[in-house]
Amino acid sequence: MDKREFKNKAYNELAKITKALGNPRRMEIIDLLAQGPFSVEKIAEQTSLSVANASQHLQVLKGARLVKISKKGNFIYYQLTNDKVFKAWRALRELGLDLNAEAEKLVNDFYRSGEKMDPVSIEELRQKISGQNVVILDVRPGEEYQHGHIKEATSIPIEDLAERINELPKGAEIIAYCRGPLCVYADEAVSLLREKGFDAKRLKEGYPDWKALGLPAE
Amino acid sequence: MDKREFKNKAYNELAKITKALGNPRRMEIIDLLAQGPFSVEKIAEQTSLSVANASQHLQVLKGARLVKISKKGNFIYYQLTNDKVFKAWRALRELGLDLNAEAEKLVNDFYRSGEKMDPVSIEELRQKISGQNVVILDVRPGEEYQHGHIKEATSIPIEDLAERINELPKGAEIIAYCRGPLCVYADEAVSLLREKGFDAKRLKEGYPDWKALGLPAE
DNA sequence: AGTCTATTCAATAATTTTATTGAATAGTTG
DNA sequence: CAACTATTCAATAAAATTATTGAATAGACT
Repeated sequence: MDKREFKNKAYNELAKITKALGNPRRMEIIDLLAQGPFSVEKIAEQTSLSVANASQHLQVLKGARLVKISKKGNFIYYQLTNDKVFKAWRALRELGLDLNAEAEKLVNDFYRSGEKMDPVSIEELRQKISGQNVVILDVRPGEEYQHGHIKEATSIPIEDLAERINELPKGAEIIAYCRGPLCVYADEAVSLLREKGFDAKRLKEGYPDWKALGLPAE
Repeated sequence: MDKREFKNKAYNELAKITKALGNPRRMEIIDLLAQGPFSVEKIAEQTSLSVANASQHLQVLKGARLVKISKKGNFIYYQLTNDKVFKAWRALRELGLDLNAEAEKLVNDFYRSGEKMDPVSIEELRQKISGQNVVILDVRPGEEYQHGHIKEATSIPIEDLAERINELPKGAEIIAYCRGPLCVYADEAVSLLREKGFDAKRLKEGYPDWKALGLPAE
C-alpha cells in the first residue's frame, strides 16, 4: 500500500462518518438521541418523518456506527454509540452557529419574537445555583427526564405546563431547559411563565451539554 | 414561522456545513490547511487533485465559510476561517478513529508493518521534555515549519532527512512529528532513523493539535 | 497595451443521495 | 398456530454530488 492509497482509505473512512452526519434529518435524529434511547416510531414522530424514512436514516447512522440498538419486547431502541458522537455533533453545532450568521440570526429571531429571552449559559446557571433561590425546570417529555436530568431539576413537560404552572413558586427565578440550543420547548415555557408573572429564563444549552461537562446529574 | 419550519431551517444550515466537510478530498484539504495558508496549486499538488477539481472543492468550503482567502501577488491563499473549524475537524477525526478502531488498527498494522512504532502522545512528550534529553524533530516541508512549529523543534523536511541525518545526535531520544495522526511523514522519518541506529518515535498527533492546546509554539 | 498565469467557471456524464410507496420480515402475543 | 405490529426492505424517480475537460477571467508583470 503506498502513501496515496493509505491517505485515500483514511480520509474515506472519516468522510463516511461525516457524510452520515451531514444530513438535516439525521442531524435532528442525533440531537434527539442525545437525550437517550428512542424507538423508531418515536423518532419518526419527533422528527416529522415517515417511519420508513426514519428507519432508512437510522440504517445509515448504524452503518456509520454512530448509533447502536437494543431490543426490548417488540421494539428496537436506538441510541448514540458513545458520548464522542455527541461531542462531535456538538462541535459541529458550535461551528455552525459560529460560522453561519444566518443560522444564528434565525435562532435569535425565533427566541426573541415577543420579548428578550436572555438565555442563561451553563456557567451562569452554576453560579446562580450556589447563591440565590433558583428553580431548575426540565420541560422535556417525562421519559427523557427520567432517563437523566440536571440534579434537583423539577420535571414539568411543556405539554402539562399550563395546567401545572401553580406548582412553581412565584418568588424564585425559574430557569427552564430542554434538549439543546435548537430545542424550542424551553422558549415556549419561558413565554408562558412570563405571561403568568413568573421570573423566567431559558438555559441556552440542553441536558446533554450539562452531562457532557460532567456536572451533577441524576 | 412554526416549530417545524424553524427546526428544518436550523438543521439545514448545520447540515450544509457538515456536508461540506463530508467528502474525503475536502477532509484532506482541511487537514492540510490546518498547517497554514496554501495556494490552490499547492493544495492540488499535496492532495493529488487536478487544479480545477481542487478549486471546486475550495469553492464548496468557501461557500460553507469553512475557509477564507487572502491574495498575494498572483496567488490566492486559502486558510481555515478560525480555529473552531480545526476543532470541529479534530472532533470528527477522533470520533472516526474511535469508531473505526479495529479497522484503523489493521490499516496501521499493515502500513507500519515491521516494528512497533509506539507513537508518543502530546502529554507524554511534554513530560519527556521537562526531564531527559529529547530532540523534537519537525519533518514537514520547510514553509509549514516556518509558519508555526513546536517550541525548540528542529526542522528537517522528510525529503532532506536521508542526507541530513547526521545533524542529529545519537545519544538523544528523537520524537518526530508532522501534520497529524493521518500524516505519514513522521512514520517515514522514524523508519529511516531506526534503520540508522537512532532511538526514534513519532508523535501521535500533529502541530495543529499542539497549538490548539495552547502549548508553547514559535 | 499585451502577455502571462493562477484561478475559476461551465458543461458533461457517472454516481450517489433522498423521499415515497407498498410489500416483506421477524418477533411477540393471544 | 394465527394474528398482530414494529421495523426493514425493495423499487422508483427526482435531485444532488463528483471528476473531467476545456474555455474564460482577472490580476500582475513587462
